[in-house]
Amino acid sequence: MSDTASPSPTPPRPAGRAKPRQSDIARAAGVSQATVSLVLRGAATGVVLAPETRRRVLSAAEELGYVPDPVATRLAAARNGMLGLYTFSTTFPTDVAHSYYPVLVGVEEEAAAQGQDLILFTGASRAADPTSDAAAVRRVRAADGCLFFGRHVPRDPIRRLSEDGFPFVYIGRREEPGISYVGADYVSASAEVAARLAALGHRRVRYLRENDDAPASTDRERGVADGARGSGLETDGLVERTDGGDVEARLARWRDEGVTAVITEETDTGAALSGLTAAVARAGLSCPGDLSLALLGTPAAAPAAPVPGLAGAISGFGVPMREMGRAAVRLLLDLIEGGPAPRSHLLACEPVAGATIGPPHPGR
Amino acid sequence: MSDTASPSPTPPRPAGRAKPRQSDIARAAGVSQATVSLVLRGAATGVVLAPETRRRVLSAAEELGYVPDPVATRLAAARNGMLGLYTFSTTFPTDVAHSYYPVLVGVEEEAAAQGQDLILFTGASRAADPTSDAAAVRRVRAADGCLFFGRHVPRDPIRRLSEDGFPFVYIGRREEPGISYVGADYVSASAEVAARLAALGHRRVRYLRENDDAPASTDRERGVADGARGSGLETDGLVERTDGGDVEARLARWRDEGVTAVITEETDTGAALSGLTAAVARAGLSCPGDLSLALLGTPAAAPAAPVPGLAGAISGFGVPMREMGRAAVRLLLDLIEGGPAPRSHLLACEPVAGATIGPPHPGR
DNA sequence: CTGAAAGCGCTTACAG
DNA sequence: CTGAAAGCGCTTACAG
Repeated sequence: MSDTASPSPTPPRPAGRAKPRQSDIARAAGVSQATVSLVLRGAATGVVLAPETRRRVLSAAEELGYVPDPVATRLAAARNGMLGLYTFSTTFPTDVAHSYYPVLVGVEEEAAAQGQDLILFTGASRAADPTSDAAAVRRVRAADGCLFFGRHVPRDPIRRLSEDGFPFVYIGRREEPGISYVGADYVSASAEVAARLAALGHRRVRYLRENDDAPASTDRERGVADGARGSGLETDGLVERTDGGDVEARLARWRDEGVTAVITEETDTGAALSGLTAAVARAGLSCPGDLSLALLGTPAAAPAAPVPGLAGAISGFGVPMREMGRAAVRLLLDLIEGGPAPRSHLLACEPVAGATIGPPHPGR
Repeated sequence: MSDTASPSPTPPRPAGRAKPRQSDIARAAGVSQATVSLVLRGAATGVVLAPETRRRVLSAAEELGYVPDPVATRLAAARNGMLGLYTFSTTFPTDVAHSYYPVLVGVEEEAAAQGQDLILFTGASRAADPTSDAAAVRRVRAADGCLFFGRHVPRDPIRRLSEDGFPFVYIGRREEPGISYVGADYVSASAEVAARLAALGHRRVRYLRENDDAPASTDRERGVADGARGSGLETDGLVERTDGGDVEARLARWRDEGVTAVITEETDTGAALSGLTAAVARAGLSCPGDLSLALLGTPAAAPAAPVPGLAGAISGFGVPMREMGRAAVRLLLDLIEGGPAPRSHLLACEPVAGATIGPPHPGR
């Protein structure tokens, strides 16, 4: 090509194979670069091109192996076909990462199905200080829209995105008005667990929740309380909070008080559950032999080894993480395409029969 | 701010809170936009700014809550702090996704540690036709560099990236010259497995590989053959290929031939392994009681239920998927920063003792 | 139906 | 030490 050495201003491209731009196509097809853009983006704008022009442009594009530069496309104020996923977590042990995996799978599946790429915004974890958190959240603007996930969410940076009209949806219920989310119906599912225990004959039950006010925890507590009231469980002293470390003493007390069943919750730390199962094991109790045990939420991972004292899988309900991920992607795409109308979904949780609840066996 | 209503040409921003650009900072600090860019990017260029100017710009940026637009940054030929991950797979069942998960974890960890975001390029799976595959691969240019992963890789699109000088690294060994990868040392690990069987007293062994020529399979076969030769195993008829469906008949034949151990490989489909374990179960054999069984590679997931006939975890070696992911990120970053010098690593595999190999027990 | 122009928000030589 | 200009590759009104 440029072997006939007439000094040209264009720098020599390696074998004419460097990535072609619209202007290259324009030159080849004898039209303007803007026309190339119109042809290539399809009839979206309602503009009608002469069939012959279309053909010339298309074949030149094909021949040159043109592919639009996603970065330029995005900068020019169009969409870039990228969805963000930003995960908040208190810390970043692998365990927590694993507990998020099902959501990722759902998000990835649906994104692929919709032809969208995914930007995983990492580093949420490292930011101890809120400032860098804000900066980190800002980066999500690189995507057309973003999914947020995690029990604890810094409100300010997100409020700002909202004010700027940036489309995003939470995975998990949120209290902030006018914000879209896809959540799990923890209230109903938790109430059902309480009712299940009542139906087995339990009356004095404890709900051990984590000392941490995420919406998921609030909903579960409300559901347990509602369910207890509705099914005849005692409600006095029903709810206790823990950080996971003091469960052994509580357990002894509960046994003295005649408690026959304990409900706890799964969170990203798993502190309440692991504290409880450890206490049960150390006390030499078995479930449901000595005590019924129910769990609100899916355990992060099946325990590597059988937990001593538990007859099998823990009874309670599972969270439809994967489906939440999928639904969130669909909702986000609606937001990006459609108007600003925020909507939200609450997905039903699946009851888990499990093997750790049974009729009451009063202790001591 | 703009309450003193002197008609300004700037459109009214909602409460002055819309996302600020460098030009906004420039106006506030009384400098040019280019200067803002210089200050904000740090002293990278060696340019020395007046401390006072720096201060003014920085504080204006802080006050306005400035965050650089990653898309614009990238388009202006700089980096945008995003690494791509492109996964090729023959198909996209959840099982396959799961088998890739450990790699993703490693990649994600290291990316986070290095302050890089991750773009997951999806849809590799859908592309039946090579053309759209090419287009899909092109998209990776949105990132500073890209990781490729999967047994089967379309060569043309990638060659093109290479010609264009786009930085990328494979996760898994590649044959193409001048390309960087982080692989597993399947040859050594496979040879060791063969030697382990020989040391237990086996002589007539079969290696059942998948009928599919990915580098990983080639390496494993070579390792098994090397190991067999080196340790005194019979090499005639050592290797057989399968698609997974016909294993039952082979197994019967092997027993007739006096084969005492079978080695197979793990792949993204898992066809050979699942075919083999199913055949063992149906034949009512037990491992290592009737037959020793070894596996080259980590099973995608621990089987939900114990596999009938197997005394426990399958013997063989594990692939350091997570560490490969981490190493690949580091290598990619080197590539992006440093020169074009391609380098590659081969990581050692961890032997897995397991419970399915033992001394030979000639069948029938 | 198509072209010329402006602009997305940044970086990067190049002058002063 | 800082400003003015050009450019990254595209989209989007706006004229013809």
